[in-house]
Parts: sequence; C-alpha cells; structure tokens
Amino acid sequence: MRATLIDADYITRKGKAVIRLLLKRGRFTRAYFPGFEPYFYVSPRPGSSAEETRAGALSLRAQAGSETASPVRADLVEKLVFGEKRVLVRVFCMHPGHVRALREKARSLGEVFEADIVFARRFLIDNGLSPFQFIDLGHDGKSGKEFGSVVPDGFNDGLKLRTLAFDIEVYNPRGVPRPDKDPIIMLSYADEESGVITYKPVGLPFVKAVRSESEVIESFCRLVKEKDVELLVGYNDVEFDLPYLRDRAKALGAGFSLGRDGSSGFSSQQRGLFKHAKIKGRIHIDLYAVAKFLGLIGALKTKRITLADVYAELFGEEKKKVDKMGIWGMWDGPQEELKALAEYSLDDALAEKKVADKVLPLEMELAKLVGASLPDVCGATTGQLVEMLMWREAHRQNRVVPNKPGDEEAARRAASPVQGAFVKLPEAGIYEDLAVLDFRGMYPSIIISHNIDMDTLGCKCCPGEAASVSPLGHRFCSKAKGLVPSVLERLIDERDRLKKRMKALDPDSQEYGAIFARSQALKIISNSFYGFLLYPRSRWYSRPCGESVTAYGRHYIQETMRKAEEAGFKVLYGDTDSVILQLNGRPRADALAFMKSVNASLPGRMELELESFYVRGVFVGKKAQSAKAAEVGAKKKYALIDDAGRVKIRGFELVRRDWSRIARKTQRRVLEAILKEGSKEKAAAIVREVIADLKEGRVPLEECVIYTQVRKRLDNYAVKSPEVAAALKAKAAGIQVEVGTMVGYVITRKGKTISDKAEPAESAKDYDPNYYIENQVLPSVMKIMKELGYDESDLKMEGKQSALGEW
DNA sequence: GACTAGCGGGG
DNA sequence: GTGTACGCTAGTC
Repeated sequence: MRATLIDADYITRKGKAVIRLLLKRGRFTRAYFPGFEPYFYVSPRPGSSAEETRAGALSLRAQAGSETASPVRADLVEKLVFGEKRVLVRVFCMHPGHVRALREKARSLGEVFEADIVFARRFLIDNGLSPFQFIDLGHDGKSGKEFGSVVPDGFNDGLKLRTLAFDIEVYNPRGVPRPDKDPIIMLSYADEESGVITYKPVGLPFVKAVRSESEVIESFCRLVKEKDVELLVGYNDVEFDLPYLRDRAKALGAGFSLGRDGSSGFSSQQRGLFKHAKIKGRIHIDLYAVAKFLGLIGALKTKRITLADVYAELFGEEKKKVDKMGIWGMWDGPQEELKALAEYSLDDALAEKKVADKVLPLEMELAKLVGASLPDVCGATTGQLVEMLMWREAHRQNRVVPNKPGDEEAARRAASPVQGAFVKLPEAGIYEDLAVLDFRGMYPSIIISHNIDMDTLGCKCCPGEAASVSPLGHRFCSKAKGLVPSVLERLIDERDRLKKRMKALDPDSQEYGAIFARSQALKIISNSFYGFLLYPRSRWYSRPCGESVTAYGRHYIQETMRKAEEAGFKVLYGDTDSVILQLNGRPRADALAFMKSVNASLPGRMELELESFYVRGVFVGKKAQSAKAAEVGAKKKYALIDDAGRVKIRGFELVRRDWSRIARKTQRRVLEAILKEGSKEKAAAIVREVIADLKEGRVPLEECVIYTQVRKRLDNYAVKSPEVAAALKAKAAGIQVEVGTMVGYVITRKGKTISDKAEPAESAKDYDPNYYIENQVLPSVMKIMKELGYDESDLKMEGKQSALGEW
C-alpha cells in the first residue's frame, strides 16, 4: 500500500521512541515505526583502540532528567572522517532524550559526531526518505498500524494538499489591540470558496453572521475540522492571529481546537528568528516566513514584507487596503464602513491563498530536495537548507558529519572575511557595438572543476601539477572527489536535464510548472554552496576553500579580459563573472570565436557564454567610496540597448518613488536619448527644455508630487523633514495619516524652510520651480550627465551650446 | 566611519 | 526537541 510521506516525529512507548509518520492517502493518516534507535559516533582518541573506546562507551552512565541513561549497545563502523577512513564507535541509546547527557560523558572517550540531529530527521536520512515521496508501507496501511519497513517509491509530483488560508480582524481603539480586552471582530478564510465570519449583520453574500465573538472562534475551528484542512496558512499568524485566537478563546471561555485529534489548538516554539506553530495532524505554514526567505534570496524585491507588498509584487496588482488604525472605527461606523471592512477582511484571506498557491510549490520542491518537512523548510535560510541536504549526502557517502562551531568560533569566522570578486570599473561614456560575455554558474563550476572541498584540501597524494592549485596556493586533490563538489555536480546535472525537458513543454502546462519549481529549487541550493563554505555557522566551513573560489573567479575573469585585449577587443567593464567588450569594428562572429577559444582552455565544466550583443551602452563610473565598498565590489551602473531596442538598465535609480515624476521622467528621457540616438547633445537639450518648462510653470502639478511612506508615528520624528511636515499638515486638514501611509507632497513657493514649503498634494496650489530644478531634475540627470562631461551650469544655460572639450 | 540597539510582520 | 539559527538601519558618538 502506497502513501505520500508528509512529516515525521516520534512518540514514546515503554521508554522507547516510536517513529510516527504523517502520511496522505486521500486523507491524512498516521503510521508507526518502532525499532529505530537513536545513536551517535565516537572517534577514539589517539592511543586508544576502537575496542577500548567501545568498552568505555558501554560503561557510560548519565543523568537524563529523572532517569539514569546508559547506552543499549555499541558497535564499530568504518566511516570517512574528514576524508580519511577511520573506525568509529557507534553508540546506541534507549531514547532520544538520553542522547544529550550521554554524549557529554562520551566526550571523555574521544570526539563525538552526529549527536545533535533531530531523531525523526535521522530516521528519514537513514532510510533515504523525503517528504512528498511515495513510500511503500508493506501492509494494508490501516491508520495506526505498525510496520517494519519503508521503501521509497518515487515522488508524488501531483500532490495537492487541502489548503485553507485565514486571517482575523481585531477591534483596536487604542492602536495596538489588547487580547484581554479587544474582541476579534471578523475572521476570513479562503480555499476553493471563501467567506467572512463575524457577529454583526453586514448584508453581504459572503459574510456569515453568528451570535457572538465566541461563535466566530468556534465556527472557525469547526470549519477547519469539517474541511479536514491539511495545510493551514496565515500571514504572521504565528505571532498574531493564532495567539490572539487562543487568548480570546480563553478570555471568553470559548472552545479552541484546531488539531486533527480535536483536542488541541496549537503549540509554538522558538526557532531561531522565527516562532513556529504546530497544529496536531495538520501542516501549518506562516507565509510571512516564506516571504522573508524569498526576499533573502532575491526572489522578492520589495523591502517591506507586508502581505500587501508581497501580493503586489507577485501579481502586479494591489490588494484592498484600509487604514489599520481605523479598523475599530469602521466596525463602529455606518453600514458602508462595515461592508468595506468585510471586503478588506475577505481580500486578506484571498490574497494569502493566492500567495500560498504561488510560492508553496517551490517550498515543496525544496523539501523534497533537502529531505526535510515543509514547515522545516519554509523560512529556513539557504545555509540551513544546504546543511539539511549535506547531512543526507554525507550519509550516502558514508562520511561523518562535521560538528557545528561554537559561538566563539562562529564569531571568529564572521570577523574574518575573504577577498571578494574582481571588478574593472568602466570609463564613463557612450560606447557602441558591444558584447556581454559571462561565465555560466561561475562559483559552482569552479568548485566542481577544481574539486574544492575541506577534505580534498591540502592534498598530498597528487604530486606537483596533478592537484588543482588555487591562485592562493591551496592544493585540491584531483583523484578523490570531495563531498561538496560531488553534490553540487549532481544538482547541476539534474537541473540541466530539467531545463532540457522544459524546452519541449508548454510553459502553461502543469508539468512545466512542476519542473520549473524543481529547477528553481536546484538553482537556489546550487547557488548557496559558495556562501555555505564561508557561512560562519556552517559545518562545512572552510576559509581556504571559500577564498580559493573567489581567487579562481578573479583569475578567470582577469584572464578572459587579458585575452580579449590580446584578441583586439576593448574591455569596457568586468564584474565577478561577466565582461563587456567593445568590438572595435570587428564582426560579431569574432567575439563568438573568441569565446570559443577561451572555452577551449577552461577546465572541467567551466564555460563562458554570450549573454547578448548590444548596439550601444552608457557607463557611469562609480568611484569606490571606501575600502569596504571596493572589497564588496562597486555597483554595476550601466545601461545597454540591443538590436531590438530592448533596454537593459543596471544600477540606475530610475524607478524610486521618492523622486517626483518630473525627475524620474527626465532621467529616463535622457537615458533613452543617449541609448537610442547616441546623442548626449540631445540629452542635454531635453534637460534644458525641462528646466525652461519648470521655470515657466508649464509642468503639471501632479508631476511634482513626491511620495514618501510614513515609517513611524508622527510625534516620534525629532527632525521635521518635508514629508513629516506635509503629513502633519494633511492630518490637520483631517486626512488620516498613520504608519505605512503614503504621503504625497509638493514643495511650494510659500515659506522659508523646506518643511514650511512642503504642502500635501491635495491642497498644493503651485510648485517652487527652483526646488524642482535644483533638488529634483538636476540631481537625477546629473548622475548620468556628469559622467558625459557636463556640469550643472552647462545644463542651466538655456538654449546655448556649452563649450565642451572632447572627453 | 564604527558601533550598538532594536526591529521585522500582524490590528 | 539528539537543535537552532539573521541582517538591516536608525541613532549615537
């Protein structure tokens, strides 16, 4: 009988641990696996034999809580310890709760390994099991029945979990709601259907009115039960919604059970940064943690990880918003306000559901890949994900897992950064006829091609040239493949295979979507390995390995640049893994031939690729502002245009909303004039024209509005900046302003200081031309124009051609 | 700059 | 639960 593995934990029966699996066979069900014992390894200290150490281990006694713990047995196993074969003592314990105490005692016998892995995860690793895998139970699979073997049996790729998103609204007359006093007023939910539960009649078809707040809470619990929810989803509900529900239920004496066994609500535990809420028999995911992870890896660009911002970025549309400080007023207000609140509430749950459907496929692929449960994977950092995978891979290769560093060691590592990538800064100017070449997956391919690994480092078996010697002189073995390179190679090979398959599929098909998510997961993990080598808490930390990777990177990019110059190209720019060449009138085929010749000399799977040819580009030089900035690498700042007129912009602040539209628009027009027509004179003319328009008052007022978000309560601002001044004026005029509100204001002619002159967009009558010329348009275009030889006075000289030397 | 403290999301 | 984690940035000197 096959079932899909969802998660694993354990229960205790007669003093022994019994692994308990959460499975899906239509519905969620449990299966039990007795007989799996916790264990750890002891590496005999020098001078002691394995047998002596084994005997010593067997005589260990330790106090674990109220019990006296002792090993149940110990055997000898051969493992690779940092690349060397050694015989280790494997010490089995009666119960996971005994391990902590016994391992401390065991340290007297030698170095202890793998004594700090969660028991259930140990089970999954040792049995080659991953969540979302089919497993064969070897019997009829009746719930609760025990079984003696589990066989991995392929992945359940089409798995659909019954997912419910929910959200609460709370009465908040004092700003921050107080769970002992302020009631939950609405609760929204969304799966295939959606609705709002409340206790005031609202008169909307999706709203169900019950009699009391208690009934709102109880109706929700009933809903979860009746729908037999498998995956409950909220947004920051670990910190807010779930505890609030629990606290209100307690205050009201209402029932509150979410667990599948009907008895429990949820339990939360601190997990580093995040809390994690567990609901018995179901999966619970807080999308806030997921969104934060996506922000961390660059998959989300929004700075604020609010549901509204995340939704807007993922779907390119705004969700409904209300002023949160005014929620209590809407609840107390007229029927229309109440309706608006219900609509907002519903939209929260709907938005969560859409976000979940969009982001969870990737998290599920990550879970499959690293072999950890969905809740474990959601919100884990990339370092943690790589570690999870590495435990599994180390086990497969019969290698012992290195121990985690202590706090002081981690701090020491963090305080010792390595030299980063090479950057050749461009000379500012306009250039034509360009080719962009870059190394495909540079750092991963360096690691694989040079077998960079803590165990292959310092090779003595490969004589002379046979080893890979990094530019820093570190030697890496060329015979025995290291764990890191071998895992990385497998991941990249797998991703290449998937990419090939994707080419043959319809991008809208379900299969394509599934493969895309897996390919994304592989990409995320592959790209995390370099960081993992230098991540201060990494078990596989190796400064020599990490610094060798960047040293090789600098070597290859510089070599490529040197060869390009040799081949007659002009190297305009180079950064980390890419170079921009000017063809100097030579055919594009020459650039391709050059690329081919470079590739012929590259080792292993390193490969230089053509990103694209470009007709024209503008580069803005950026001087390194500090030693630290130079180390990190100067920001890419250039814009390119290709044959088809597509513009590629890097590093320019074109889209920031805290500039007025006239400033942003002019900056864009200037850049386009340069890119499309190659004319800095045209660009200068545009600037002069805009300055004239501003002076003559021809620029519409709405182009002068500057938007800023109020980041904290207005009375908390010590300095009265223009946006704060405008916000205060808006508030005085009866407009709601709270944290998060977008304030639009215009700098007017009236007043002395900038703050005096700032007027809310709604009430502004004119604009101060001087301010918009000097503080908006000129600074934004000068970012570009300065580098092309203009200074501000050139652009302010209306109509006149400025005297410019050649540059 | 160099360093520390505090916050993130939610209503 | 054999366990534990971050990173930015405003504010200060």
